[in-house]
Amino acid sequence: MPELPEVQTTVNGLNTYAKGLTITDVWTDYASIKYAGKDQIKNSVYFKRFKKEVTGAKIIKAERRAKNILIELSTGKTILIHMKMTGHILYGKYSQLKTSKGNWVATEPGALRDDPFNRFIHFVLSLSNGNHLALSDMRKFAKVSLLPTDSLFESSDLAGIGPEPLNDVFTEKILIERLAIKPNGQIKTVLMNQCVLAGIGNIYSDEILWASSVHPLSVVSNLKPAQVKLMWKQIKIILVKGINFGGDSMSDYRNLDGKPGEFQMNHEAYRRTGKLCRRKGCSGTIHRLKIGGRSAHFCSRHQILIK
DNA sequence: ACTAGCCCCTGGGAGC
DNA sequence: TGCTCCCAGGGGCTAG
Repeated sequence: MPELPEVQTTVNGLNTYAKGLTITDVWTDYASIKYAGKDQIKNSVYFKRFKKEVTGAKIIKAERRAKNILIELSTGKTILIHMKMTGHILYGKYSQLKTSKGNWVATEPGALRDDPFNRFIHFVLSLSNGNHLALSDMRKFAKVSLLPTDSLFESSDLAGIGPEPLNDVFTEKILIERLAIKPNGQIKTVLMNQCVLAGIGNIYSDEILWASSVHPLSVVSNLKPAQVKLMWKQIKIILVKGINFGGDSMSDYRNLDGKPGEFQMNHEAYRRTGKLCRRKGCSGTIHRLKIGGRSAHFCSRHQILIK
């Protein structure tokens, strides 16, 4: 699932490959696509506007805010992409099949073309150098919008999002302040709340809590100062680790080259149900719980629930 | 204020 | 082999 490290990896790739290029065409088969924040139907007047405004625009740069990709254009507009569950952006040469569905396929050999997870293409930007940016999205949950750059952060997609945990100004004090917003919430849910902190999802919250010896059901106000301090350190350490490993491809995340990241090889908790805890000196087992419709993985021995 | 449940969606795996 | 059922879950939404 694309969380902060995966989205950052994608954004870095966009700046490497697509920065400075001009968009020459747009294609999508998503049922809906947003123009100026309004959810609209494909091929409606709004998609035509989207296409008209994007075609001919130069890509100034790509940025990340929480799990959103922001592609700033020379026209004063920004393309916002949220990859949700199974979305990832690929860069390479594509061609559109002359079939009724008109699917796009990578024409180059290698991961881009051969990896099944790279074949669910639902949105394509053609670029001035003959290459394409293609959004592969197996479950079709991703959202694409076009918004005015000057009021981008006031849009409903971005307004109210909490601080970026990898920003230098994200101090221990800030974490304490942010957690204080949800004193009665369960820490796992609160960490994943984008209004509290930006960019943390199910995988990284499990790993952060494991490394901080905090039980996912712990109520925020019951956490000890030492635990919060450790969580603050681990949030930064684990997210940076995620970026350094090129993201997490336990499921279907791929980078712009179509290749998986390697953070999934370093999971201590996530999807290790029934396996031995690898913490030094701990002989516990990883358990699974359903919290807020998501599965939480934790060691029942060293992640103690404080009441 | 907070939580559970549902929805969107679809491939993969388990069970029969 | 092939069918059915369940699972994965970000985030928006409603109901309790």
